[in-house]
Amino acid sequence: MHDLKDSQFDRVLPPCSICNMRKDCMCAMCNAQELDALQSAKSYRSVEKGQVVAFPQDELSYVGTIMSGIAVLSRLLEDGRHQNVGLLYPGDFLGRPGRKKMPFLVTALTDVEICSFEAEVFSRLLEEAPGLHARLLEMMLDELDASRDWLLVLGRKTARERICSLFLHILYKQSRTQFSDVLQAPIAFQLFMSREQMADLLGLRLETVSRQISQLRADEIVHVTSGNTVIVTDPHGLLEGAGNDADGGLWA
Amino acid sequence: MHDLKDSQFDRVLPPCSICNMRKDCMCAMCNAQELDALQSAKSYRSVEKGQVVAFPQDELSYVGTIMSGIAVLSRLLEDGRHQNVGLLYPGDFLGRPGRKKMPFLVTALTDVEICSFEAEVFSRLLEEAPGLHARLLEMMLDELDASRDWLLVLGRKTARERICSLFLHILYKQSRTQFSDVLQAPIAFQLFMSREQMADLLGLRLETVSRQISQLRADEIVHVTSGNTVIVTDPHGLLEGAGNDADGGLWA
DNA sequence: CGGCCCATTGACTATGGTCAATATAAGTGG
DNA sequence: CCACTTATATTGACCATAGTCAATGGGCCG
Repeated sequence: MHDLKDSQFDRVLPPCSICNMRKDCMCAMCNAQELDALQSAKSYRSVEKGQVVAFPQDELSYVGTIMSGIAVLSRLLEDGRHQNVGLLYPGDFLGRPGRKKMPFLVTALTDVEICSFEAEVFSRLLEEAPGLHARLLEMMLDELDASRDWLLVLGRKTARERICSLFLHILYKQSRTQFSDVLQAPIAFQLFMSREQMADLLGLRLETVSRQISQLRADEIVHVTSGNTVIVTDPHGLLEGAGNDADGGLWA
Repeated sequence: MHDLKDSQFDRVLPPCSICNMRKDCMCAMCNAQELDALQSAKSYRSVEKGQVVAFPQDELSYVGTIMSGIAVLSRLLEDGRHQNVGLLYPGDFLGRPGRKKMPFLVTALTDVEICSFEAEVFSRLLEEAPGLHARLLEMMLDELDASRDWLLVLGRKTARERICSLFLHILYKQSRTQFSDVLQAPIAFQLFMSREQMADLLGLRLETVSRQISQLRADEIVHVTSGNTVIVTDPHGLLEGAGNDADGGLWA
């Protein structure tokens, strides 16, 4: 089934059977047969921090799963305004099954590694793999929820609440455990984006982001190191600042 | 296969085979067999204008397709703020396959009729009907796009741009033909929601909505009748006012 | 050490929010 | 069908939050 060349190629890729991303990604519901099909079609791609993964209106020739790193989807307006409309974390799906064009700009916020599939190949795989299909629906429903939670943040929250919500979101993504754990003790996270990226995500300007973070610092809710590490010294204050009950407004 | 009682019951429901909603809804990709299964499980429900379809955190016992009317999904904040996060038009799917709780408040903006299925029954149908599954994924991807387009509106557009964007969105939804048609001549649409609902949708306050509409009226871009019909007298001005190229920012 | 990028801070402005009064439309019951 | 009531929309005056423009500061890399 595989000739020698293919085998060599396969050798550089971790087999799906031992992939530690599997429980979180589109392959989570695949059976052995489906995994085999995916395995033989996959290839890895790397994108460096700051580089563009896909330009808006481009045909993205592949789809895939983020294996490591974080990317951001942005929607652009002609006059230069732009709005980040989603973050891609490890396990998240990149691409639009059944669609050609990406209406977004996709940028790597950190170095990103992608387990990728040629678009047409993937379309065929999708038809033949109900487990893949089911899991993808599940994931897209989660994305939809996340996106709608974000709408609440952009439509109704103050600048301070938006920053707090973002910090909580990052904490939540980072520690997939019970979220209430965050309340317990000082906890830190790496802020993997610039003030400008935060502003584009939160519908603010970078100066406002900076001011609000300074304010959170003055209120002794967080401490920000050089290197952009945020230490949450007052988790409860952060929750209060986000303006919603516990896990209510966290874009899952 | 059907006993007399079933037949009588069926008689009050239009059979799926002649359903004129089919091409737009989750059944669009179903084969005859799948349609049969759906047909025998469906029932119709009505919700009056202004009534709540589902409360947040409630378990919605059914899912379904909007047959007529328009509903709105809202996300609430404890202190009373709320943000509309989506509109359900005829053909749209109501409910969350595989999920129990609705995190939203769902309200009927007009009288609404729903072709519904018991939640557990639908889950089973979904597993056995690949056509249904595939179409649902497609629809959820569209919803995701729409939601993300909305993020751009809330995050980066001015009050005037938001109103214009909403009007264009309604026009687009109303005339599913080529959108560029809208540019050609004066065209009208029914504004099926209050200033407050618009405000909650656009992340504004109702006074701001009112003021911006007055301004559009003063600029002779629209004319609003009593009865809330909007006549677009200057379609090009409306497009300009929305702040994006033609169909760029319309939540499909 | 110097230059560059990014973050911070300040002073001022503008957009939209708030509170309140008025006007218009939509129901309701005689 | 018309008075009366209630809900919704409009407009005004004032205010607050975040945006704008600009200067300064700090970290990082050559």
